[in-house]
Amino acid sequence: METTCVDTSLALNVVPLHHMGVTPEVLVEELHRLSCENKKLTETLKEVCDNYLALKTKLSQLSNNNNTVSSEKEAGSPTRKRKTECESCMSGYTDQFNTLTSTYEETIKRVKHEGSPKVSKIVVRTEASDTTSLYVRDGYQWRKYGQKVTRDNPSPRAYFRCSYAPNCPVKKKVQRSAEDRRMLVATYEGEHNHEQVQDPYYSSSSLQQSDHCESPTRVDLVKKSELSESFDINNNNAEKSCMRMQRQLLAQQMATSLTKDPNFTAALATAITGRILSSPRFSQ
DNA sequence: CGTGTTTGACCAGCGC
DNA sequence: GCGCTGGTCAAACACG
Repeated sequence: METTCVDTSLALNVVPLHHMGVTPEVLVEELHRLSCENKKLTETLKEVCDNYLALKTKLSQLSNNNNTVSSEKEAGSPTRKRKTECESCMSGYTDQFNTLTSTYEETIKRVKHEGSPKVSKIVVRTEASDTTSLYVRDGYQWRKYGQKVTRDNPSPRAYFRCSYAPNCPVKKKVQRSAEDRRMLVATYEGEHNHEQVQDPYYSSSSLQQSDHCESPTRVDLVKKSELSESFDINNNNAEKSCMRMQRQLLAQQMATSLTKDPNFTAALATAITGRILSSPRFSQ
């Protein structure tokens, strides 16, 4: 894998901690805990990268052998062995995707368990040509109930309610970033009182996008990161959010690097398709 | 015809 | 009280 350099020097205008009522003792303890967590995540990422590199090498070797086997096939040789190894290779990619996905899902579950903020933000990068749409595919079903032009942003703000459960209190506001109109900023309020349900067009549309989008857009599925300036509003703990964002940046960097490889993209599409077909909504 | 979107009207909170 | 602003409502409309 090529060496990548992640810039973790986040230029944030951080509010002084003593203004937020955070004591140094609490901060040190939290930093220590996050440091340990960072180490574990780094090890996990390294492991995934190493596995990916090994699989990539193996795939390359298989590709080279393919020509040889094709020649043998023309001569009447069996192709069973090559087929099995290819399946094994694809299975490896699928496992890596599952690892990435489960890591993300576990993070979401952990955040919920530890007490998720009532208000959170995500940013989604859209295609360069798309600077008007206000729809964010995030896995939930939403019903739009209003749109408003705000004072500090020329782009209108759209208001959504979760429409899957009639009594679900979650609301979502979506607005283009004033600085970069390609970025959609979604603000979520409240917590869902039901399990996450896949928007039937969620994954499939992402796959369709991958046919004609640049690499950065392809990783939108795992790019549910918070805006750098939108640190945890409830906890007001800027340092904690900075470290979380650094990990997210690292994960994004890795995901972007992986998606540059057409073999990985193909395996990702296979894995996603498998997940869609095995989901309860498609089994019904 | 049912469902979702659009959009002008309305309401509440806030600062002056 | 008045004006500004963000959030919500609901009738009209579009679409499959």
